[in-house]
Amino acid sequence: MKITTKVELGIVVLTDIALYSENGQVVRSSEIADRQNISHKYLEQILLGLRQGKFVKGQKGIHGGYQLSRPANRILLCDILNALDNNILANTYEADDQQAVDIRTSVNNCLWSNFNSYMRRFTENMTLEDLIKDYKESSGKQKDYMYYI
Amino acid sequence: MKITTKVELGIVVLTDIALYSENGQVVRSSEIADRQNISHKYLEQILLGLRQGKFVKGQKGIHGGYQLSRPANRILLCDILNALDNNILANTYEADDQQAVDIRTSVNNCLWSNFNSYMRRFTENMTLEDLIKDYKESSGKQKDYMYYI
DNA sequence: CACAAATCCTACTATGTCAATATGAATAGC
DNA sequence: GCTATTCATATTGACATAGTAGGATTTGTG
Repeated sequence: MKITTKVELGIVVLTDIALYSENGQVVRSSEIADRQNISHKYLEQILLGLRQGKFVKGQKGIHGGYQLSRPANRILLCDILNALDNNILANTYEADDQQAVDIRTSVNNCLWSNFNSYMRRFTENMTLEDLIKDYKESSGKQKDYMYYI
Repeated sequence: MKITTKVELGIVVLTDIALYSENGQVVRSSEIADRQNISHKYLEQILLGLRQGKFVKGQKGIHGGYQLSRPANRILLCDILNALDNNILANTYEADDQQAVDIRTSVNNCLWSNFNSYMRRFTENMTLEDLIKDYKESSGKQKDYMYYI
């Protein structure tokens, strides 16, 4: 049970695009690859997923690049997870006979479905906008600190 | 990002052992395999992990079997996860240069560390005892219902 | 002691997923 | 028509998981 690098990088990439397209310009994938130290080819895979998830739209051609396709506060963490990770957790054990509640069914209903809701509560309330704010704050702090050195 | 079957079954097995050893008797692995529809050999793997995690102790010999090695309210979900799953989530990205806070570091600190704490809050508060109670309640309900058919 | 039934231990295999690469097609501007 | 970009698909290698196999060890019992 871990966060895949595709998800991890996907979020970084989204944040990068959001930050570097604030004036309406598009962001080339090669820029992102350089800034974030990601293999360009692998980045294209990630961008494919992000595009299919309707988070970004690409503009082809010589002055092409990427942009968010909706405001950052409408991009939820749960949607990113669903778009970039196949196995987003869902324990779907079904008992053979529905009459008696066996242990496996009970654990499935009581534990894992609660766990799912709990996770959803987090991932549905976290937006890309939050991450951008976090970044701006933390990078701001750091700069202040460095001024005093 | 999914719960491994080893974890899922491990919890079922622990619950089974807890329920069927309430009077102090030990539970044979073949019983468990039958009740829970698990391959006996695979079950032994799971029990190995549970034993190494100090959740159960086995008694060898002809009248051997398994028992919990501590009270069910001292067996935490987080411990089970750690014992049966290698990749319990930990995003440990470290920036190359520590001077500037880059996007990746920021996401790591703000998002994933929060996510970790959030998860820990759940898994540290869920005990095997809770699961047993859940099972007893749900199986009780079911029986009541069936009486009225 | 010998046997039987259980746990315990280690190695192995097959399958699948993930990370990453490779190749090239489609598109848009100059 | 050239170039730089996105878009799409196939492939590879490494690794983890699920499950199997065989046998060693222990313990009670006749």
